[in-house]
Amino acid sequence: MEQALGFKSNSRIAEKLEEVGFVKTFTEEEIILQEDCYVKAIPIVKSGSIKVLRSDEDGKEILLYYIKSGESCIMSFLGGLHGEKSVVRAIAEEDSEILFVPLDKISVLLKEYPEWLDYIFKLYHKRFEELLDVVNEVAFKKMDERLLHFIQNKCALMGTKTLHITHVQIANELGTARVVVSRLLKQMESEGLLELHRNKIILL
Amino acid sequence: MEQALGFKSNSRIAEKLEEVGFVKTFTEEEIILQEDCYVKAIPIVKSGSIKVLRSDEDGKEILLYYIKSGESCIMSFLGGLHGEKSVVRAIAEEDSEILFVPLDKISVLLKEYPEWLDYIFKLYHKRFEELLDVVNEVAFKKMDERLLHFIQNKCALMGTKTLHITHVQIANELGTARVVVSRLLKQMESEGLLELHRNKIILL
DNA sequence: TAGATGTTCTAACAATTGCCACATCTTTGC
DNA sequence: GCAAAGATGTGGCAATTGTTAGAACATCTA
Repeated sequence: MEQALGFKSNSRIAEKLEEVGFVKTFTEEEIILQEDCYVKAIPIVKSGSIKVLRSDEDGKEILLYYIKSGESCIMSFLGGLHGEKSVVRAIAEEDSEILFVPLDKISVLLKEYPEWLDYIFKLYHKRFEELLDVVNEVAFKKMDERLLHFIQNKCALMGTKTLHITHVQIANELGTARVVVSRLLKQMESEGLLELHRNKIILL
Repeated sequence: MEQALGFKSNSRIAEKLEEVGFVKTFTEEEIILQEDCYVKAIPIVKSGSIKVLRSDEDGKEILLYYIKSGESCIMSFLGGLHGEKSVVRAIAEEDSEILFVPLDKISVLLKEYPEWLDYIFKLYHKRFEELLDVVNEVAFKKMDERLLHFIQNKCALMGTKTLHITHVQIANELGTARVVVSRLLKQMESEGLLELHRNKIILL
């Protein structure tokens, strides 16, 4: 668990967090954090993984990044500290256990365990770089490349070559239309990059 | 200066920063931080403003955000702390004075003045939200809207309705081609949104 | 079994954007 | 003043993506 939370040196922080927080479980695709909600507790992923999405006014969405086991949603961290609303949506990518640590406990713990700060800084930086990659992709890459990266990425996250996902779901996370995804997937299949089945894609 | 650096409560930090750092001046369009460079000092803008850009492998660029007077380049902050290379480019938007604080001094100061942490957290969060706005724009908005926002934004930053800028420069910061910018600008002029002159755009 | 729903495939079309070529005009350097 | 370089305006064309519509098929449920 210390490992999982990124506290290699000091497991007391992890214990303390478990003490003051509470654990909730979520099933796949369950919404963890809705947009425009006030954040009252910081989520830390104990097991499973979370996807974080940003959505437009007209309902279009785009995947920003995944939060893996042992990581925290850094957006809610800082947003929460300043009493702001969430500007992103968080959804369980798989069945997951989340440890929620109430905001008021956070600042106390931060003073008590300064080592935690380094962990937070590292995580923040990681998210920043991931966000920059997203900017790069949407700004400069074409949809076929983005689609392939998306599939490879998700496969890597899940540790498998077989994804159980529909074209609609993919389209939503890439912020495009379903037909576009189908069209490009078919093309990629003919190029021998993957295999298409109903609700299933196999990366070759 | 205390105000400018965001230390409303404690001007001693600002003094200390001035003490351990060194000031350099940059002229408009001068490069402050190149991509792939190791960061050895944290830049804090004393006067003027900086633009931060992200570039693609094939030389295309896109504007991420501006760093205004009193703010710091938060990317270099965390990148620097962990000895990483810069993943962005920073260029002086106007003639600017920058205070550079060596990295090794930073962590000492951070322990000495914990109030500084709040300033850094706030700034980090602000950048995060700005980056999310960029994602929104490139992912969901069309070029005409992005172009208009770009001009309005730059006008607001500079506190003027008249921009001295060429179409090529705009195209570079939006990550598109010059003809596209010219075409859309002409269209916007005919709609009465702005006035076009050589090297000059007047927002109406 | 019939109907409802969801998934995928396909075709055709429109809108946006990127790209190339070229004309025109201004500024700069010599 | 003249040539070169830079800035802007235009027209046309191609690639990509978005949109719409319909058909085929699978799955689920009443």
